[in-house]
Amino acid sequence: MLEMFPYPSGRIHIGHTRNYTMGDVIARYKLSKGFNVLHPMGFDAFGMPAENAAIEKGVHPGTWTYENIRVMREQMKPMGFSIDWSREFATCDVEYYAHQQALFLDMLAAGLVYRKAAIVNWDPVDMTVLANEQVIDGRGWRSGAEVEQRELVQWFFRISDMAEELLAAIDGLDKWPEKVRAMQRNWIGRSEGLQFRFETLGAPPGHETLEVYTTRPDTLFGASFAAIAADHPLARALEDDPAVAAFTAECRRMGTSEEARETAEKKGFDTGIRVRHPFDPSWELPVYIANFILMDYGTGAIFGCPAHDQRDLDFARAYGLPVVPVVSPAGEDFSVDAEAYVGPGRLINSRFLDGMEVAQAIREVIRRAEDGGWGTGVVRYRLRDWGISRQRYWGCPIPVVHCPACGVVPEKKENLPVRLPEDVSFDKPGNPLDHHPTWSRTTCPRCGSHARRETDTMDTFVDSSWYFARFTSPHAPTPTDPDEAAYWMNVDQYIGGVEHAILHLLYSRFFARAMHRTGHLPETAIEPFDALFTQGMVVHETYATRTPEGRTLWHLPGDVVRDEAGARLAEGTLVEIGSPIKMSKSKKNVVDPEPIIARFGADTARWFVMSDSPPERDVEWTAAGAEAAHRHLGRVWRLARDIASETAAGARSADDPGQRPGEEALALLKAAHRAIRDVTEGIEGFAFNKAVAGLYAFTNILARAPAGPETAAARRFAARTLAQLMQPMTPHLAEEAWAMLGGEGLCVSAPWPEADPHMLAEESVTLPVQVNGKRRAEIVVPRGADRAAVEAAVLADAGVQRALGGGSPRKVIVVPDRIVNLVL
RNA sequence: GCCCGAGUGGCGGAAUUGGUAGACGCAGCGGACUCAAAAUCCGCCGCCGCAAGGUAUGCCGGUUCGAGUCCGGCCUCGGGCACCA
Repeated sequence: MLEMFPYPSGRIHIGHTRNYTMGDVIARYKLSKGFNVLHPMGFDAFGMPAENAAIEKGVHPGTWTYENIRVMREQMKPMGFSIDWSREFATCDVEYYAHQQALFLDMLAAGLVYRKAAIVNWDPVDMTVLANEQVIDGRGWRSGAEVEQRELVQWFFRISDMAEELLAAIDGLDKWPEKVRAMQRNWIGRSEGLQFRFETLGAPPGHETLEVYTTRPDTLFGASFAAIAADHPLARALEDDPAVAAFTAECRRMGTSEEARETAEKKGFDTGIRVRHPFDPSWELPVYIANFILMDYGTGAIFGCPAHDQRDLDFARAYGLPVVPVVSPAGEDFSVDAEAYVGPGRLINSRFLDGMEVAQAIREVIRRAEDGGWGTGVVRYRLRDWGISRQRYWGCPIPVVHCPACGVVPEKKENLPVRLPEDVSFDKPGNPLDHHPTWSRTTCPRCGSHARRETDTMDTFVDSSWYFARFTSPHAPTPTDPDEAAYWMNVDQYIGGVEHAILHLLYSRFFARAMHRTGHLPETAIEPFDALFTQGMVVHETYATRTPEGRTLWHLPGDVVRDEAGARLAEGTLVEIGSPIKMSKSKKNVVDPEPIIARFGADTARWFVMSDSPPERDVEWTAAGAEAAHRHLGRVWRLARDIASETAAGARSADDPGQRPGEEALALLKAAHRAIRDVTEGIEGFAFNKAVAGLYAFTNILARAPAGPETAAARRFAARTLAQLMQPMTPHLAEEAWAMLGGEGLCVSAPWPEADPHMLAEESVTLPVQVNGKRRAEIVVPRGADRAAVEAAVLADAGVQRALGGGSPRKVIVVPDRIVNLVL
């Protein structure tokens, strides 16, 4: 049982409480079912917020992080989670990242890691690399300077080599939500297409051909231009022209994110170069440099068919290029206006392809390209290799050395760990490891001469890509212990937010495979998470004011007075209200669970966050109802106490199984078995809200059951069952009630109750009777009554007769034990 | 922009997956107990209507004896988009 471990941002918020309570409900339920449950906890402790704190408050990232961990651990402990704290670690512990460095070296040796140039967001004022979230409207968040794209040589994991395997294996993840599987499939983005060469006219030497990739070779006769990325070698070759250089520079000022690229206005620069259409040497297309072409995908060059691609259409409209439809839904001529047609159809305006279906035309073009030797059908993936280099201090150092003589040399394993230096300063922009006077000075592990350490640290996604494996043997001298990993892996149930649907979960799947290849995990663990549940997020409005300089100041919900009219700070300043979003420390829209725990206790907090909202759905936080939840738990406690004291005296006779239960006792026993069924199904199906609803209903029935010797045994059984069923959610209350009621040992250790099918069966059933689809009457019939009997009973019913108004039905639809519909 | 979700009373939500829409809870209202209050217990509670009945699951249309559920077209909100974690 594993919940995604938290980033130690400072204090836990109610979203953590909800998430970890869900995990604990499952863990405790599984314990009661007799499983050996491993339920660990740790901290995803490297990352930017610690460095930001260092810059803003002058506190060392390590000090800040470990203090946050201490606070959060102390906040979690009173919640009564069944966590094995002896396995706790933080990813910033040297003991952890030392093993991560060893894994890196093994993967480097296995050819899973390499270096290449890649583009980053560069802040020219702060002289630093920016994360996408630090780029706001194309400017650095601190400096306000226009962000540039810059190329740096960085470290990469070869995840794209496993694209096919990662894609195929998604089919086997049948206990993952379909939406996550769909998102991963789309992310990997397998496509089949044609890669081919255009012959160029007027291009500089070395660029006699232009290689492009397309998934729609069928639309080749609708082509009206070719476009290349600003970083395409051909674009680079043209940069001697100041106009080209100006345009590519402008392209590089865009953010590196896909979103920035896709939402930016489509812009291009006509290079004056032309390419020949492969099927018609007399047909020439202009070559543009365009801001929406990615160098990382395909060949960094495309041909544009505006009629059948929205981006191409936008571009063509902006530059007055022809728009020729070549696929028609009805097979006849049609025109494209503002919206490209991407649906199925037959080819038109396409010479030898006319009349073919899209798929057929694609095959035909590929065949002709291959026959003609100017192109090949290829399979490509959208998935890019995983760049892990970060030019930051607070991360796992990449254990390699740059030697003037030997080049890039892996550090020797016996020299691990490469520790982060303690004495760093954040007063200069850039990576503190670069500024450190001595840290990067070292000797080459191969030749012994003076060398320089790699100052890049690893992406924190690396840390979280194997922590689950480390939990199986957190103190082992190697990254994993084979026996322990074989015993505990895989994670039977993983719980976390949908926001991790792609990156974290895909990287972990890759990493588990990489760990298997390097001998750190058994083959059975290459899919590390058997079942996944993605819980919804706890969201809250944000509250903001602005400083005189225009900077946004965020305010905690606790500091804001909110009513229908709006929100104000205590001293009266009007506050801007932002729509509810995921609780995050940076926006300060966090709610601390501590006041609720202090006032009502951990059980109430647990019970309350499990009530009402379905776990997979986002909830807007409100504390309204916490008090009522607490009153309910008090009611359960009193009920247990009263039943315990009343039946204690006659305990023997009360527990005597030989007595046949009376009618009232039987009704109560049936209710208990229904509750067992409902709660068990609720927990198994991650519908904790329904389990809670079932417990409320059962408690109501138990509280109203008449007292007396006839019902004493049934009430005692019911009360004990209630304690057991509540145990996963409210363990403290459950244990106390269990003890009062004379339960043996711990409630959590008692075997989970099982519903008796005989006690669930009802003899009669109420059938709604509809006339023309509207409900007009109800009849009670024996369960399983046959159609004829039901029909007779229905027609004999006075209410039905009234609704029919003397007429007789044309048709009678009887759904056994469900409904009857009379059609007039 | 692309991909993935979600929308049901005043509120959180339920509905055996095509079969009584609103389980359960919150809030509200009424009552009992109490000198009083709190706590507790009992009852009512989608909307319109005295009632019969009508109407109602984001919007528009469709399939069906029957649609919250299936199909088509929208709207709104949320998540992800590769350096936030």
